[in-house]
Amino acid sequence: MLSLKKYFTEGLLQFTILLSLIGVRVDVDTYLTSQLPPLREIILGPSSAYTQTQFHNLRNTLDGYGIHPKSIDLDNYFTARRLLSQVRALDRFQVPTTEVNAWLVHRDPEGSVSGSQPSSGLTLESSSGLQDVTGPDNGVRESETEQGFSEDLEDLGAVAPPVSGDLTKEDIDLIDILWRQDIDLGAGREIFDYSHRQKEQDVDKELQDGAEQEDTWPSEGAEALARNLLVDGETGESFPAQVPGGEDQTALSLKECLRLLEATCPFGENAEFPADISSITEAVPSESEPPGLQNNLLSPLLTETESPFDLEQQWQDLMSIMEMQAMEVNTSTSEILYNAPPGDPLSTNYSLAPNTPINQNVSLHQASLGGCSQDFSLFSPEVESLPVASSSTLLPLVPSNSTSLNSTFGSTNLAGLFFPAQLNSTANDTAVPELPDPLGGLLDEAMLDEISLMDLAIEEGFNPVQASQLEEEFDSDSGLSLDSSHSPSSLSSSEGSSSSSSSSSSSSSSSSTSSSASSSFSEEGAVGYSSDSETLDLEEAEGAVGYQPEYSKFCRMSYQDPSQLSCLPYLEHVGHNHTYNMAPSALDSADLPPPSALKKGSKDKQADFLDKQMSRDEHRARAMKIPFTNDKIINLPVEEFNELLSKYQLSEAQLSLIRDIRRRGKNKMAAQNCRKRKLDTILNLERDVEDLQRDKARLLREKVEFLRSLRQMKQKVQSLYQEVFGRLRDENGRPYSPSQYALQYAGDGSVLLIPRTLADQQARRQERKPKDRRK
DNA sequence: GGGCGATGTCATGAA
DNA sequence: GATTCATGACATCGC
Repeated sequence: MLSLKKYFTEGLLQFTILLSLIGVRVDVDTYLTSQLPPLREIILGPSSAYTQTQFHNLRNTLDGYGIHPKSIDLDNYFTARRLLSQVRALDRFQVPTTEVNAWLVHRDPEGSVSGSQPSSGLTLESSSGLQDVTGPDNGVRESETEQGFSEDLEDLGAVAPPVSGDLTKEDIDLIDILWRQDIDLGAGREIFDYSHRQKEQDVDKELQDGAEQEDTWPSEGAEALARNLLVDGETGESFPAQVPGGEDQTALSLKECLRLLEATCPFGENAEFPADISSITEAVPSESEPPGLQNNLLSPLLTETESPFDLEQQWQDLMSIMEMQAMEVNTSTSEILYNAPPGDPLSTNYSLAPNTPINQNVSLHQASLGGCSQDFSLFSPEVESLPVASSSTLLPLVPSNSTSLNSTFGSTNLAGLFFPAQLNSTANDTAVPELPDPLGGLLDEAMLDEISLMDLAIEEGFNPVQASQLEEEFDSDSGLSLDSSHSPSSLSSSEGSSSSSSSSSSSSSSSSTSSSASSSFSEEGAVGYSSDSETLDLEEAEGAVGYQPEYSKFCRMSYQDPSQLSCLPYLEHVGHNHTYNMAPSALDSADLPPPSALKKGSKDKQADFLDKQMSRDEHRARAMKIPFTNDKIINLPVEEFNELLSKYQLSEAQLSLIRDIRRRGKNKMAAQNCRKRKLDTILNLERDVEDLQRDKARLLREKVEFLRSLRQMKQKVQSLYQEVFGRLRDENGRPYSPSQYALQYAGDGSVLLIPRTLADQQARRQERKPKDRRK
């Protein structure tokens, strides 16, 4: 593993040198700075906290980035960098590119450049490893490197030979092909554009400064995204993006419902009139119209054979939709709306005059406005004057013996579905020439909303007050605020506040964690862990003890004077002095210095201070004359550790202490990692809970929206039923009484006019069937 | 003086 | 079997 890491490191360096030799601009600093985590992960392993990674090679700490490989802050650093890269990558395509690797793979057999250094060149294995580790996050940076390639690849034939003369023409062609393939795969030209890259770097700087990452989004790609524009990767053209789900789902669903409803309209495209059932309400005759109009009308149902419109099929579709909806929304809502007892004010309110303009749902209305003026021209004189010779034969009129009109009607009973029970119960049995208006009043939208929300409250413990707030929310902008950043915690304001506060706290804690990570990183990078062989040399030259507390212990997470932690806010809470069970002999050296010592020079003061910061193990090591630092004891790989021990003639007590120090030190770091993991797990769970709450609120909003659209569709179907029923005439040309007859959808697709008693019986039978099935 | 959070340490099991 | 890591439990500290 160690050799492999060295292999990677050396290979990368030589690869960089190679690139510089052939004229490719390689910004090593930028690459190392922004890609440090992946590089470190390549070299050191995936992570420090969540995997049992062997972080024992002190020499792999990449001087200058001296964060301790076992530091629990390493993950914060990695996470912060990764998230930053993801944020930066939001405005550009992220297509993993492979041309660099392919290029290397191709070059290797040639033995041109890397082949000349077979021991350190990037082989297929190393390149693949690089590809695996870099991943999409690094695609941008890779692309930057590719940009260097692309600048030269076009004219590699002229440039390459002098520099890398062993590249054959086939190689160059292959490189060119691979590069073009990458462009075709979506590696947009912007990532090859130097000015664009400059912008990205500027953005990176801004982001690294932590200045309003989301608000100040200066990149063009983000603006294009904001405008729902897609930029063609090759042509650079911007075109409107068809964002799936860009419109709110409710509108989409309403359109879908409209489409279904349009399919039920008896005016197909074969007819001359564009079908749009959604405009029923506007074509429905007003109350003043029916008498005169109906006298001139004959039922379209009576003209089955002659009618150019497949009315039965349309009715079948219509009824299938109604049945489907009745099944899907077989909830208390429909029961409340349609089967409420006569005294129920809700049911009395649920009645719609034919001339009631239904503008409750703006999206539905607007989505169905087209061609509405002609939709119901079926009832225009031209259409209604169609021959109706076979009307009587098509109407299987069953002798009316209806006595009970109060029964509930099945779902296939249109009258039962459309006409409130109150109407049915109070309707006069005597035939009324005019179709009584079953929709005695205007449907109160607010009341309906309240019904739905009360239903929600009943079903899911949804507070009606909060639900009304929720309703207002999506009423305000036709659902555009469904996924707004506004906290959907209308479930409970207190809950929402706590949620938001917890969210903010978690985010703040996470941000503070990341900031602490970065600060820790910088701090430790400045004065922190020293692990180089130079240190070893220094220590060995320093004397037998070889202790270097000046820089190795100054910023450790413990054993610090709280007064010295002011520069490290995230360590303010870490100021414990766990020397409580220290051996008295070891403590002697750590005791408070005599007052005279305070008058010594600053050097002595610092030494005293650092002496006090020593852990008990360090004191013990010092007392036992251990010739190397505790850091080495703890962090050296076992091989080097044993080698180090073998260099010295140590007593049994010293060896025992060293092994104890190593064990305790490793366990201490393990405990820190473990606690950090626990904390992260809790925070993640907290975030998950918040996400779930948001999802729940969103689903509830969608449900309310669906119920509303369903309600409107039923209203339209109701109007259609009235229109059709109102135009039915018996042999004498008189309209049928809705209290005595009802339209029923038969199994064979036909629509029958049957007495209500029969319809009631059939409805009861159909109600029993599902119950029997359940049994 | 007790509660509480942070930290170190030990014991134990797993890899 | 040695080593390392993860984790529960406990002790101790400072606030």
